[in-house]
Amino acid sequence: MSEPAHTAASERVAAALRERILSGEISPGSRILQEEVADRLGASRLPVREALLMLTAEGLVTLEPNKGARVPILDRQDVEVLYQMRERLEPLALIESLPRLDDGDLAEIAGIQRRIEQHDDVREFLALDRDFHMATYGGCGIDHLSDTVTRLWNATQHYRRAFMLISGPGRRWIVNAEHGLLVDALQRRDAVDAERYLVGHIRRTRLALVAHPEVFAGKA
Amino acid sequence: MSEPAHTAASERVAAALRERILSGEISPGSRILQEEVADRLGASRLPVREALLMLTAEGLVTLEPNKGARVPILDRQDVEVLYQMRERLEPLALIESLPRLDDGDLAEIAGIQRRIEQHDDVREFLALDRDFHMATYGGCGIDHLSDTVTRLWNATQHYRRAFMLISGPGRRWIVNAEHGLLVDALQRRDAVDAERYLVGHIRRTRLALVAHPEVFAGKA
DNA sequence: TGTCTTGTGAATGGATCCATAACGTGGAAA
DNA sequence: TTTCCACGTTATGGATCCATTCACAAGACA
Repeated sequence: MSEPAHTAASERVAAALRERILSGEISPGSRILQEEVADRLGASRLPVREALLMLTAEGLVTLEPNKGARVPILDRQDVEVLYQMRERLEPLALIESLPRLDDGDLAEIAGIQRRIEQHDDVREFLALDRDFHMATYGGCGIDHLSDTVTRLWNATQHYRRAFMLISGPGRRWIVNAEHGLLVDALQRRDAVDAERYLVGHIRRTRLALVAHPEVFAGKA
Repeated sequence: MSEPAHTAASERVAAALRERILSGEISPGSRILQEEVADRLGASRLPVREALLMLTAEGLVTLEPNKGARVPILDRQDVEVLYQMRERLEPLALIESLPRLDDGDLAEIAGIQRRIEQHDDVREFLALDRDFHMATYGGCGIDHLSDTVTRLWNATQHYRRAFMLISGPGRRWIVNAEHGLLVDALQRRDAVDAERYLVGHIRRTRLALVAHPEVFAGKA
């Protein structure tokens, strides 16, 4: 509006919607009205339509012809398979990334992990956890791979948060142990160990998540 | 215009562009002019813009702000990693799909394979090979997984064709042997064997493809 | 002669207006 | 009272028009 308006309007709308969806302000099942979004952001409906298409590609909304956009509702099997996709793809991203991470990058990753250990708040934890893992994939220069990993994180974000809110911080130490071992393996430039701890981390999270049926609204 | 115009225009434009890109008529690096496409298909520029966004999500075009759309050029590492993604994801799709394939589906898959063995033409082979593998994933009800697999096939389509044109039909029997073993494992409902043959098939294809640097235009 | 600058053209990005399809509501008839 | 049909409202889909930005080329100055 006033100052940094030279950024493309579609991108701004997409970023705003992405933030609102990932933060949980717009929950799964909610309908997204083009005009309402346009009014709120002071843009026309056209950038909103383009933004919705972008977000569809990111797995954050589904678009039904003539019926509008919604945040998709996933059942337990959906989330379980998405986690299995993560278990298979993120190690590849890590393997591609590790050789290109310099010592500064690794120090930054370790710093994020230290901050995670200090934060109990679910909202902060979720953001930092995402930053942590994405930083470990930061050296992966393959757009297709990075984009796919981002999609998987986006699609499962709401259910990850729901699980964190239910399970509480009691067993949070496990995450810190796993992250710690992963960071150590990275600093030793040991891709085999890093992959081992990463797969274990994701797999344990998946099993813990699907063990809580109350996370999934519709069906068991 | 005249008859089946009730199908959404964006979808029609996307389908037409998808066909032209996958067939090789629009090759990597080519710029795609919105107005030219719009004129050719008798539509406005707006559906073209939406179609380009959809195709971006499918990995068929890249969109640079204020600079238009292009079919992306991949280097050898890109294609290699895309194949590694396939090696990791497609077995998961197969595992999810197999329990939901009935005997009719399996018979149809076997039929496609028989037709592959009868066709030497590269164009026919590419289409049938795609049909074959996609049919084996047909029972996988997870949209995210199916879409991702489709993206990987789309993104590598051009380089697969280039490789087929270079290598000729000489070693085509290997594909038939691999497909045959895969079909047999599927008919035995043996997911372990099926995964084994599928991974081997993709991995061998990857190694054969990256051994032909002339497939990749820019750099080695 | 080489390089920087400026101008012109073309293509993309955005906004407003119109058509169409879906949903809900109200009324009428059985 | 219930059900079905028709109408009106609302939201999305599409087309045309205008603004902005990028690219290329021609010219001027060092």
